[in-house]
Amino acid sequence: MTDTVASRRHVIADDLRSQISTGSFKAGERLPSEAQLAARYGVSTPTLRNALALLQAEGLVEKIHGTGNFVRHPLRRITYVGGGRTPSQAALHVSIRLTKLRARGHLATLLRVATGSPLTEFRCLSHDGTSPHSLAHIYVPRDLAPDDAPADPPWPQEVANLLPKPFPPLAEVQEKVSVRLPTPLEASLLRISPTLPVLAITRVATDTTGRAIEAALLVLPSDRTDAVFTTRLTTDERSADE
Amino acid sequence: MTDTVASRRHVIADDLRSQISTGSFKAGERLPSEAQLAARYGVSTPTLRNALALLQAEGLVEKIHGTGNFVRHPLRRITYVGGGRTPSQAALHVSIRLTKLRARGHLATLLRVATGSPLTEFRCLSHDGTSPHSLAHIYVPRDLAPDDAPADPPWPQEVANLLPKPFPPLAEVQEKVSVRLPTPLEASLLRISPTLPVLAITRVATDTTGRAIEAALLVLPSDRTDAVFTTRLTTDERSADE
DNA sequence: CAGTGGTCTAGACCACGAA
DNA sequence: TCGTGGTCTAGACCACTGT
Repeated sequence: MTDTVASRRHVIADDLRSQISTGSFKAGERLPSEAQLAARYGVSTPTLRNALALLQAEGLVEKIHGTGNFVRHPLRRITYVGGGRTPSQAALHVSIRLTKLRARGHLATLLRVATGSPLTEFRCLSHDGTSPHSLAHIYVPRDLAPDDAPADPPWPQEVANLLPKPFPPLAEVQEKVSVRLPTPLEASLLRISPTLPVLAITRVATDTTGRAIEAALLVLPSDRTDAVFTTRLTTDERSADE
Repeated sequence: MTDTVASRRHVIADDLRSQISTGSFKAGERLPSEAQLAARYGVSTPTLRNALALLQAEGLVEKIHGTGNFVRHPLRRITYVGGGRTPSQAALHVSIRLTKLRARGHLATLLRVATGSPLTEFRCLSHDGTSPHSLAHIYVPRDLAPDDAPADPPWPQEVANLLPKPFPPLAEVQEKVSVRLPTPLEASLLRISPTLPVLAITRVATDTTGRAIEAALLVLPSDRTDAVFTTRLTTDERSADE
């Protein structure tokens, strides 16, 4: 009752999908060329490409121009843990670029500082093995950030907590999650299709004095990412329920 | 340096996009038929349809089979507030369907109850004006849920807190956020394109005794939804940093 | 019924990647 | 260079919606 006559591209996509899941096509392997597949299924190339586009949207297939269509490795999902703490993804290689700039517009609003305030930007690109897995732009008020470029090797993605040691401790982390298409730059850095949406997380960390310590703009591929947030309600909040 | 020669569909999409934003095409209006647009831009119909597909992916245009392409109303974004409390979207009409069932598989795991335990399911479809805006399946252990069907009119989407009045208070809410394509059922209930991804939030609420009170599977259209999570760190957690 | 979008074809030509 | 995917065409036919 649900589907009547599935269109050809769906039939083909279903067939390819099952061949992938049964192992006829293995992870990392190249599929036959689109022309060959079109001939095999007796359809025109646009139709076959439509079928592949379905699989691509599901994250099962990766197209590489001039080279072929590849079965993607079963996606190792990354769990982003909210609340500031917990890198949780220990085994990620992170490359960092440090830039000094001044607060403007949206950024100044997020950090609640005056326009023109000095900031330090960390652009962090984390890799899981060979493939990139997340992109983060982290902004910290200049006086809280170390002046020297940080050591490159093992840096947790959650930076802010480590920086301000003798400062007032972290009190609150607010994270806004939304979904959008990646910018062309983001798509190329993360090596994802520009049509695959990303999880965009805007994170603002505040210390006990109410000062914003960090603003982070995180971009995570939506097909490989879960985000988990745990809220523990205090006794005060609970009694306020009545 | 970024884009060399944008493909025709992008040029067309850009043109239509600007015509929409400048008001040449107004919200809710029907666009000229695809054949007319194709003639106007001097391209074939598949090319023009590709351009429209771009706008559709951005949520700017809605296609209705046999009727036309329509400019979507500027999307009123819904903010989902994590942490259990705060309906926050007061002015939503919610229709609820109540079902009794028994825990199985994943659901039993989430609620940490034995397979076969009696549960009550609330299927909540919330509307914002005419258009549906969220779908929720909420599962509550049968002994915590009222036996009679709840009054239909104003029901906050966050149900669990209201149900168990004399029970141990809520202590912790854990929410897992992921992005996926909607099932055909979800797409039709939410009246969104099956190609537009949804935010899927799995929420488990636990009371002070550690018992799981509620498991909720929420589905929200990704182009109209932000989710905000605020984590307040307790003194204990802060001192554990050192 | 007429008009709309949905699917598909059989080819052409372009752009990219590897040898 | 050659094989790959990327874009586009001009038209056919089907499926849905409203009159």
